[in-house]
Amino acid sequence: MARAVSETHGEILAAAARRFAVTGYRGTSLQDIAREVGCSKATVLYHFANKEALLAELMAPAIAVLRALDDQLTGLTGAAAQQAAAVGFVDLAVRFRREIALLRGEFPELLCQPAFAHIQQISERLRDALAGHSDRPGARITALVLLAGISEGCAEFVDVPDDELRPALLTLVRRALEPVDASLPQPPTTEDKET
Amino acid sequence: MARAVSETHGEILAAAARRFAVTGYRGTSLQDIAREVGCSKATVLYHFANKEALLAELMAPAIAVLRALDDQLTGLTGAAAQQAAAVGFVDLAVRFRREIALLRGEFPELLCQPAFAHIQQISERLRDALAGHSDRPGARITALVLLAGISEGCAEFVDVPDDELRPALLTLVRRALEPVDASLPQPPTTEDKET
DNA sequence: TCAGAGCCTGACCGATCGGTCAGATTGGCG
DNA sequence: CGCCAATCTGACCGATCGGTCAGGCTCTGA
Repeated sequence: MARAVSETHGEILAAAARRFAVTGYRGTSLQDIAREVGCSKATVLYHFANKEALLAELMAPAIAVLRALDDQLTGLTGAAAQQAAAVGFVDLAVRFRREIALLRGEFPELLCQPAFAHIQQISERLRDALAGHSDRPGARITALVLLAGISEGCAEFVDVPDDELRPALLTLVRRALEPVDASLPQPPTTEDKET
Repeated sequence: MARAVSETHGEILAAAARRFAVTGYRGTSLQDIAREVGCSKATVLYHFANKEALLAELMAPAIAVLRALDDQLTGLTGAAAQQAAAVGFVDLAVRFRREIALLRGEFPELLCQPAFAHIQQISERLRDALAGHSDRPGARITALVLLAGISEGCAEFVDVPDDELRPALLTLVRRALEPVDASLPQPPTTEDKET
């Protein structure tokens, strides 16, 4: 009955992604995942140290891109930071919306766990950049609503095709953001050209 | 030791609100609430039929206003619906941001519970109105991001004063929404006069 | 042939959850 | 006084959770 390790490992990962997407991380038990795979709960814990490690492996690609975006943002200020944050985050959300979706509303609690502690800081820097590093309350509120709204909305965007979702989100973000500096307006409607 | 019923009842309610705001609904046990009040878990369940009833009583005022907004929206179409939905929802979010905040990211799961089933439908109608009843994907995505973002952001708006939060949200929503009908643009920058 | 590594499992663990229940305590009232 | 209803509690319940463990199975290679 013993399958190749990579096979079962991958099956568990896929099953976990499916269940998390439906019932969330906390709402999905190891038993649920095992049932979906057709193995025992002990097998799940043979392939993954614990439940958190399972989530971490699922989120790893998205987190890597998030860190890259964070690096790319350091040093940028004002409108340049705002632009880069907007484009980068929309790209991230579109590419990894399935991964983001399976966290549903559990960001606040998950970010408190040690394994994801640094994500908290990254997301705060991202919000700051999206606000153009302005300390005006309106700018900070706008940035927060956009980040939270896009993150939470991902669950419902799963079936929207990329080339429809990306321009829609980019347009929304660009329109919502006030230019941080009137002498540096948004680049002239280049709707979609970036990495 | 027995206090007047209204007294303990209110203390439990207040303690629950405090705990829910910190650790969320699911992350707060009846034991936690009892500890905060200084009574036994059985006492909590003497005053409230179950945990869900506690939450329902906490959310009742907000839900009543939400239903009123829903009623007010029926019959309106296009830009009129969009305007009314925007102003109404921003008002709701500002007034009841503490109540909304204590749900954190648990909307999706709570809305599945029978006691809150109708909220699901109301929020869908609200989203539809905010999109100006348009079926353009962009409009629907924008409406969803705004609703989700403001709902989820409430937890962080708790300390922002009303007269700072409301205009900021109104400006954001008005700027983000595309006018559903070019011949009916947004009313000329009357930033803040409504019920 | 056989030892061992890799894979898998049922049984079990302690903790915690929401919820129940019989009974102790108390305060008001006839 | 005695009665009763309201209030409150400790002990307990069944269910579920994440996680552990000893051992069984199968395949491989010396």
